[in-house]
Amino acid sequence: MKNYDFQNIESKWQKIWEEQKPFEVEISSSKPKCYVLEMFPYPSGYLHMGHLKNYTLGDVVARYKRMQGFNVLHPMGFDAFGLPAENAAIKQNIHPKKWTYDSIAHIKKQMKGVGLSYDFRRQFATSDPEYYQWTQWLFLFLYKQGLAYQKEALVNFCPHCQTVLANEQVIAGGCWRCETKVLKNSLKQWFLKITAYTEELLLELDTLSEWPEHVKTMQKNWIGKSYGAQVTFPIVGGGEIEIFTTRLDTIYGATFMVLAPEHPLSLELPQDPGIKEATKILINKSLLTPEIERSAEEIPKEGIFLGRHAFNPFTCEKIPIFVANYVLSEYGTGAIMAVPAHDTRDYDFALKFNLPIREVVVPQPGTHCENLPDQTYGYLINSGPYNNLPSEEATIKMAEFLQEKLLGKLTVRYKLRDWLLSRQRYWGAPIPMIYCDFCGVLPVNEEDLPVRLPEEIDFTPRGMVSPLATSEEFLHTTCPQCGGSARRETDTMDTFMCSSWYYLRFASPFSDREPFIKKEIDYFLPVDYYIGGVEHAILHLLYSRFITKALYDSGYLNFKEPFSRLFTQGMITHTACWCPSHYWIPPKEVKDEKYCPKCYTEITLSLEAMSKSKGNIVLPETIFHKYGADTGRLYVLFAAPAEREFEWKEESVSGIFRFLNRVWKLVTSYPSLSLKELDSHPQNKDEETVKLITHKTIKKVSKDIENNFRFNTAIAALMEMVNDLKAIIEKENSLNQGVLKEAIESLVLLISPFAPHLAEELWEILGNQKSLTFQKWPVYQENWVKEEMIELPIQIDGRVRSKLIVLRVIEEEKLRELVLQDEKVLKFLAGKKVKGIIVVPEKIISLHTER
RNA sequence: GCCGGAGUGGCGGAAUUGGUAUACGCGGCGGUCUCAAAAACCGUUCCCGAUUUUCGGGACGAGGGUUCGAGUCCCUCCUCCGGCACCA
Repeated sequence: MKNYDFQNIESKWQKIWEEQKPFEVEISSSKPKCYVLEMFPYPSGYLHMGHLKNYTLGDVVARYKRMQGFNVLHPMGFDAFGLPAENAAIKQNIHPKKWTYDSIAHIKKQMKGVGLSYDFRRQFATSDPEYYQWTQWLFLFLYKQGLAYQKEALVNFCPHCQTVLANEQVIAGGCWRCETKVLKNSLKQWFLKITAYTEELLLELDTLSEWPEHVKTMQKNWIGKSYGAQVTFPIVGGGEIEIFTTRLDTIYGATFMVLAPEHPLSLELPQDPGIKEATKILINKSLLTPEIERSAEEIPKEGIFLGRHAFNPFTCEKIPIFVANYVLSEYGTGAIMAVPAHDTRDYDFALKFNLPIREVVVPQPGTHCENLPDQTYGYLINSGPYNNLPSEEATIKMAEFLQEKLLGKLTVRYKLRDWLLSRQRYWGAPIPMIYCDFCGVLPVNEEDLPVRLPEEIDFTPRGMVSPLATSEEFLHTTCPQCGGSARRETDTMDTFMCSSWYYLRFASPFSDREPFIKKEIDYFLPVDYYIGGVEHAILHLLYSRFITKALYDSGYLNFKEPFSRLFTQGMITHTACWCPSHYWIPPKEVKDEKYCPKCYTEITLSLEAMSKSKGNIVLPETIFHKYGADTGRLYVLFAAPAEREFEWKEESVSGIFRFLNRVWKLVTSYPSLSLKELDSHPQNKDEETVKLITHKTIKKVSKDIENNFRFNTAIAALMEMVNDLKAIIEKENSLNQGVLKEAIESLVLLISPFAPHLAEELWEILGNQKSLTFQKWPVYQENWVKEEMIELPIQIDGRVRSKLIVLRVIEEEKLRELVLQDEKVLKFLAGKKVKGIIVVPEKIISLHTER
């Protein structure tokens, strides 16, 4: 038989799949469905190693489920709107559309080269007008539900480039292109009211039993629910300040108050013109502080006493009111009561401004805190009628008091904020709204969708306006209500909007009358397996859950959670080389592993996620050319558990290649074996062993695929099977062909989700006519999984001292007898008294002696 | 600081969930083939000690506990990685 010629085999089967279209699906009432989805890529040029891993994971599941008789929906598309296309347009003078669709064509070709079993008819890019028409529809739907609204908000603005920047374009407080300090400017923008679903988004996380715990935790933290109280502090001389606190029990220790710079009262309260001026300066300064700097470590606390006081509603003391940079306007009410004894931030501030620090909670009644500030709960002191009460009880009683006096109540706050949707960008889906001078803000009529993105457009940045505003043709329209002249909204949507519903469209991609056909959605959704990187643990997944819930509430969907099972795969890392003067150097250019090839200074080596900027990318093609796609697929699965990150090492690939060659040689030495009618019942010991190996491997591989993507151990089991089979065949060459047939066929079927090209070819060589895509997945028989004779270890005082080969099913009495006759056991027991013998059937025998 | 996750040979990693620690692969070493090398194949490989085909001892980040028995459960500590972070 000829050698394993992966090149011909792979192109042969890719062509057959292309022609016979076995991966295309339709809804079916007779077959159970399974929806396997990998997070679709942003098409930035080419497929990289991370994609290969992501899509191979999904493909193994899809192929496995198909063989299990499921009607598998396995689609793929492109998250095609976004910044890199525009950057390319500016830098290389290519139209974003051309750049994007060229990328898509290239990546699609690469996907086919990997042998991924997608239903490519369903493919779309979010930048297709046929798709974004419905993204716009979704926006209008949300608008009509009262879930989309406009509000003034701050945007990042680079005064040098005269353009609005996305958050990720702001690097260390400066513009990514010219490093000019970024300013914050206020603009009227569209928001989606995700906060209307806060409680549901939080609660229903608990129903997602098949999601990784850490992803759910991250979402919980992001939503950030905290229980506390809102309290009104009357201002001396009129007015009031409302605050939120999670530590109502410490209110007797509130010795001052602090407003966020953005708080409306910050400028209203000061009466002294000097203070007012100083306050203005502080406010401006904090507005100009970029968010990154603001959150980078602790910035020094700055504040100004406003010259006014408030009453502490419990102590009735007059306490001073400050404005300070450490209070956030977006959280709570943007104002706090400061309890320096029990809060580190307030403590620092109090020290700086020499304010009183009063201890009000102690660990035990009659004691004192060892160190202030102390944030732990305990028992109250210095708190009037609440003294000696534990924190929890005091909180309840204090809340009752507040409610009586109408000064506050227990309440709940969240960190989650509404989703800022507007982007002052070109390459995105236009927000379908119209401004009419007479009728106001109006939605585009549904039948006028899509609002098309104009292609002839000047990209030169022009300040605070979106590039779309420069297109006269786009900008001017007629009012859908009065028919007079009107202007279009020129902002585009955040691309997360495009990806927040694409999994729905995949199940029903052909309708041009509605976003999706309900019957098809009802059949295929929710997604059974959703696979992608952890980097989307919060935003994409939270947005998708929100959109699903909104559609559910209006009857478009019959499920509340879009992704039943989520799997987050680990990154692939590779050595990266850092030179202080030449930054990242591609590892290939570093010859002696120590010095920069340009300046010969010493370089720093580290493991980094493969990325263009770090120059440590290895393209999947490098494996494909040398070893083939099947080897590449197995390698990324075998290197480490799928959820863990692993370091790319070229050497390890050859081990996989050798294995596939062994499989090739083994199977091809039995051509046409499938054509023979043979009895697979074993006649002797060796044949029994073959039978056992076969059924054990079927069990192991099936379980490993089913349970948590344990593909590395599944492949190891297949390697073991091949090694063991080879050893037996070499030892005994007159094995019953029937037993062999079962083993060899099982091997080919078991390996097929991992190495589909090789498996198809071998299946054909074995004499089968039909592709194994829909071949039945092998089923193990329990009685062939366990050996008749087993080796039982014997422990004496916790150490293995001997082994016994016995029947698996054996009476305990008989075992005890055998143990006490064992030579080695007797040797170790010499001079000792046996205190007890524990027999664990089929596992171990444990003796312990008197000590 | 808070919340997650992980520490097992030279390396990536296994361990039926409390029952023979190191499966499988890489790398190393030895061999076969070859003029030679590569590839391929075969053997070997946790560490230490000896009386060296055998035997004894030690090892799962460190220490302690529960147990006949702990990589696995409990407590204390150390290290690394990830997320969040002036969230009141």
